[in-house]
Amino acid sequence: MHAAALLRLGRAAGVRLGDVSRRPASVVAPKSSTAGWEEEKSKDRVRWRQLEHRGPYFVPAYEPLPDGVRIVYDGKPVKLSLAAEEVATLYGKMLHQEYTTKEVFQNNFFNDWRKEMTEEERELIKHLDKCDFTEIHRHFMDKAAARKALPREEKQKLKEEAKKLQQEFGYCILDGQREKISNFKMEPPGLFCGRGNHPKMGMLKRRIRPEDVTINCGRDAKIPEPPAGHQWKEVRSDNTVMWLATWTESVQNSVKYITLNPSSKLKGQRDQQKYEAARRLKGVVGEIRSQYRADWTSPDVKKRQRAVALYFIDKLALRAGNRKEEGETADTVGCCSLRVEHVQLHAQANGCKYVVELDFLGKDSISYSNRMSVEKPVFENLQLFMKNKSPGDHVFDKLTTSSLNKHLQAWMDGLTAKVFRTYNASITLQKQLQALTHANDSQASKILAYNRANRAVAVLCNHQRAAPRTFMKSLQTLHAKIEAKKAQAAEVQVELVKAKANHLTRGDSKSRRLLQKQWQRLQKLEEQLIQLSAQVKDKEENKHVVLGTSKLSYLDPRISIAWCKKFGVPVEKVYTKTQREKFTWALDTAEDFEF
DNA sequence: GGAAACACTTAGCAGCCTAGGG
DNA sequence: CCCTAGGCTGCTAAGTGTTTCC
Repeated sequence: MHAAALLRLGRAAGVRLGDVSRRPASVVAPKSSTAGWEEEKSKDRVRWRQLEHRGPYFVPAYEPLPDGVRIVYDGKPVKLSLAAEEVATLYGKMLHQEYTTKEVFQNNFFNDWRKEMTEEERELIKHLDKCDFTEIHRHFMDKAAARKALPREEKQKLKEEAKKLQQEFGYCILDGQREKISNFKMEPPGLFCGRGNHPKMGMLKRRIRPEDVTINCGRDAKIPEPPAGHQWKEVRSDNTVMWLATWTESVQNSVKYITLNPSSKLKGQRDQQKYEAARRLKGVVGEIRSQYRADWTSPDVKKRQRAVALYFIDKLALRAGNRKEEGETADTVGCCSLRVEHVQLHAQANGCKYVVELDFLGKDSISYSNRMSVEKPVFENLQLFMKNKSPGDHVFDKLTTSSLNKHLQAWMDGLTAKVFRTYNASITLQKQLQALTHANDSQASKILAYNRANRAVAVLCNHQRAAPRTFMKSLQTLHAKIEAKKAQAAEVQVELVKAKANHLTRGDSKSRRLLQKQWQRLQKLEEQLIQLSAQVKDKEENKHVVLGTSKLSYLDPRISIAWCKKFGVPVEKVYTKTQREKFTWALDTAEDFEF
């Protein structure tokens, strides 16, 4: 009954405006006779009292290709209808990308492209491999090059225009404050590029019209003007949500939103709440750990599965792993969705007992590959969970993320699987900083220590990247530098020996000065060599690791800011401008802050 | 109680921009 | 002063978790 009452209150707070009938009523849920926490709860969900904005910016309409640029089919140039031509350009633009070589991409694209063709076009164009998009590709490459080669003033002008657009559409008024919007431009049409082995890659992502977009704004706000000759799908005033506009994307039928920038007060508050939850977990994590260890030997299989999964989530910072619809997305997993094929058990490996090997594709199809020694009950449980199962079966077949989260919720209000990732990331940073920073070190060494601590977290969270394109080249340059220095050092070494001999025979002050000079030169070179090889090491360690993701989403900024203050490192050395804007709420943290 | 819908956070990468070396 | 490597930002995909529906 409570739940039902809550639902009604929740909906009442989100009033549909329909055709702009506006009563000067409060936006807050109406007072109901059911008193106490229910009302509290519904007030909790109110995110704002005032919201005003210009609506999204729509990208310019399609501009037809000039006459000289054509698609060639089976050796013959073809002039396409506007709709078909537009979709063809989306493919032509991408010709240099690896995607277009993939069969799934090609098939999906061709399928969707044909839907845009006229009857005659469909009759003519039957095979993608007979289509030649090179003229289109060249056209867009030339255009890009031309833009790049524009004189300075012209570029400046374009920049000014972009800025103007940002000023006009890029901000909203939220509760009296002018706040930045993160994505005020509508996504242009394009070919869907999923990550990894995505079954829908190459499908057409349609152009979104104002008629597809729902606007959310304050009841008393001026309703944003749709582009001339158009209308919004709907205008509503729901102050229990944070989005300004929404639409449904055509490939996955997923809902997309226009939302506030992380620098906004509202987003900042939520970020802070997230870290506060992680800090509260710090208080109970000991108990939770004892509990799940005890549960490893429970007679209840469900409990044992939950306890082992939670152990992975805690120890390895795995994601929860919701079940996904098969065939709709790339095949990736998290903890609760691990399958037998992702886990290997070795009773004995490299002198260690009870070794578990995990190998799977996680979020964004990033590979997770880890092997570690676990306690005997974990090992034996896994053996049991996997017994008589096929490779494609779930290891934790009696567990779902929602049952796991329900269990966690009982431990602590607001506790879910992802809080463990935040907690473990932040606590690791704090501990590593403590271990690696020395007050008397140079600023450069302190920053290096910070980056090392940051890297420990990135490795824990498996924040990987493809090696940068320029990686090999820049590493080679660095190695070349080292070789040059080494050669130089060898030369100086020879000089030094000579000088030594010279000084031995002559023994005067001049020859002595000369000897000293050579010796100093050698010292300096050796120091530089040490620096350079440290750089190489740093670079190699960072080859596949991204520090930015954990910094932005998992590390309580108050830890970093307190560290900066304590060791006299300017905050700008750790956070870029945008990052400082995101973490405004934490900038005044005292140096003795403890996570 | 499970699926679908919804809301919001977390994610890697392309390409632009800019600082610092030659 | 120019050029280029690497840092930064914008983009949008892909997760998590809650609410609603059946």
